[in-house]
Amino acid sequence: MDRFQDLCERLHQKEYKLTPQRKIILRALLNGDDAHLSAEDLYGIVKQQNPEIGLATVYRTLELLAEIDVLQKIDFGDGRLRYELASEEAHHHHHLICTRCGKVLEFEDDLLDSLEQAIQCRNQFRILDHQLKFFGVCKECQIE
Amino acid sequence: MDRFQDLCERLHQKEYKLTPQRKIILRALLNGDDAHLSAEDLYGIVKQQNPEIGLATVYRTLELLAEIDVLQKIDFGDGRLRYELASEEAHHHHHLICTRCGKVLEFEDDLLDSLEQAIQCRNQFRILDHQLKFFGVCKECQIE
DNA sequence: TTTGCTGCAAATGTTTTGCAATATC
DNA sequence: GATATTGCAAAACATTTGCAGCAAA
Repeated sequence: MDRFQDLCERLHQKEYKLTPQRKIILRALLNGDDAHLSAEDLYGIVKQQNPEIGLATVYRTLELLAEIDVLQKIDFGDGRLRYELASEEAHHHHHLICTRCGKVLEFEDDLLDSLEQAIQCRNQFRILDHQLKFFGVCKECQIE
Repeated sequence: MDRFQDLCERLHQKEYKLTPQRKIILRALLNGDDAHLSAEDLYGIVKQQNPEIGLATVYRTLELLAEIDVLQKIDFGDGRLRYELASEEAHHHHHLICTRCGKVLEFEDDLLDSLEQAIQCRNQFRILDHQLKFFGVCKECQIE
């Protein structure tokens, strides 16, 4: 099965229209799958295919895709939101952010699930999401 | 020992001048110790004591205090930074954020330290800080 | 044909900055 | 008195919104 068509289908189901702009944005997202793209990043990419496209459309599409859980918003604390494809294996992963060069490593995590359970009970809080970030200095930047 | 004088001393050591504005801001921070104040919040408080004070001064002072580790910046993802006093007991605590009413609960955490160790080794990343946030619906908002 | 979508420009809201006046050390 | 700090206004920046025209269904 094709990932792109799968996503198109998902828009269809939610009664959203499948415009050329949205298609271009979806393809760009699928291409740079490992990147943590900001709206501006994506705008740059997408404009090459269709210079007419507006930045507002990119923002609106990203918002929409996050709404229907195609994308996940991530915030590295650098003043702009970034987006990544929500992986079908609902496995949480988190980020190691180098405060010198801005590089981002990912790591898997299962460990947090039990903590989440405990906190949920103790505080009578219905937890919907969690976010874990480590800040530090990457291997390369330690040398310099 | 007085916490306020301790902080004044700390500014002194770093060769920063002890202006009336900075004193007022420090006192306001010490007063509302449990709150997670944004720059604008603090500006509102501080203006009552000295209506002359400028918002830019508040921003500059908060930045300065975060720089010398008196304050910790926190980001609840609501589009503004917040600040809290970095507690002397270097105990990490984290936040439960209600996505409906914005309420914030705190919880202690030791559990993450071992995870931090493991990740540090595995990725050869020198970890300086971590940040854990849970998003969900608080007890009160679940009822409504 | 209807309704949702787009591009543009203007508005928003937070934070930063330039600068001349001022206050601390 | 030298230099850091202030207040103000303007700038910067990411993001959102109003709206008239356009396009997907």
